[in-house]
Amino acid sequence: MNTQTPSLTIGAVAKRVGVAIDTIRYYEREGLLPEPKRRASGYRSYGAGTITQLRFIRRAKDLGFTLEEIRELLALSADRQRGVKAVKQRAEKRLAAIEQRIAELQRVRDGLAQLVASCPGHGKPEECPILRALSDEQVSA
Amino acid sequence: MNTQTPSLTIGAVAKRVGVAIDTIRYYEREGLLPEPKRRASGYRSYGAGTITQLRFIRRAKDLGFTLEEIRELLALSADRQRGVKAVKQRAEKRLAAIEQRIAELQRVRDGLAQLVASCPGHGKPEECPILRALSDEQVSA
DNA sequence: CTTGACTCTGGACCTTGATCAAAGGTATAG
DNA sequence: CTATACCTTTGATCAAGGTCCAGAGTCAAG
Repeated sequence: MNTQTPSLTIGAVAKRVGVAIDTIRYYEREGLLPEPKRRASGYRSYGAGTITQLRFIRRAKDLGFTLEEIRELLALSADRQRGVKAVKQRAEKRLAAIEQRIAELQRVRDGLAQLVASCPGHGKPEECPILRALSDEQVSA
Repeated sequence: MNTQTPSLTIGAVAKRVGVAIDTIRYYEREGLLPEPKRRASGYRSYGAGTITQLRFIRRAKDLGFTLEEIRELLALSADRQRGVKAVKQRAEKRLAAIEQRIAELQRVRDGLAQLVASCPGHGKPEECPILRALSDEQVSA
């Protein structure tokens, strides 16, 4: 059989996944990646599974999960018997947080857009709606 | 005329605005607040303008601006000597950045929402779309 | 063998937005 | 006068998520 794990160095893994070497070691310290096998020299020796797992982490991070949440997700997915429900719940929680953040930002944008639209871009500072909104009364230092 | 600035202590300002004393000094260090006048004793002596400015900072922060962004917004108002045009331009720049951030978040949300919607919330992990999307193939440690 | 690229460990450092501590000075009520 | 509440400064600490560095060992090519 001899399922030769391809035995990648940390640098090769980093390059493939597009993440810094230091980050890989950091994830290992933080328990997001298992401790890899070592060569006689002490070099870390990775297999294909690590690539997969790192990509998982990166995608989850892109979706706004914290490393702590990702650690949980990894644990849940490892629990192959029971994890799906919990996974979905986490994802829903994340989704709600993102939607709230979007709503906030839209509020900000609307306010700012209104100010920008109502500012002629010239004239007296006292009449600039943007400045007026920023400070009804400005006192110099 | 003698426009007596009310001369508030830092503690009084903090109480009025609802922010910690430490935070006010921190903002001062970070350039979000101008250095206030001092009494003979060295006490910071604030006027009404500081209240206004702190409220502005707090509002902006509540709206999700970072302190860095707020510093920019305040710089806009400091620009009042240099013209409304520059002010409007900077506001537009900020607006564009916010819109970009919203677009990013919407992309993330859409991706996550789709995953959540397609996950039944039970069954085998191999069939959970969320886990599958995160990692096409999971390899145990 | 030599060179240059790579990796190892451990720990220091970075950013953001504060918050707290220590050691001392000041203002104010009673 | 004294107590104590409040002020000053510098500097440490926190969480997150890394990033960087020194000094030493290792690997592959020529």
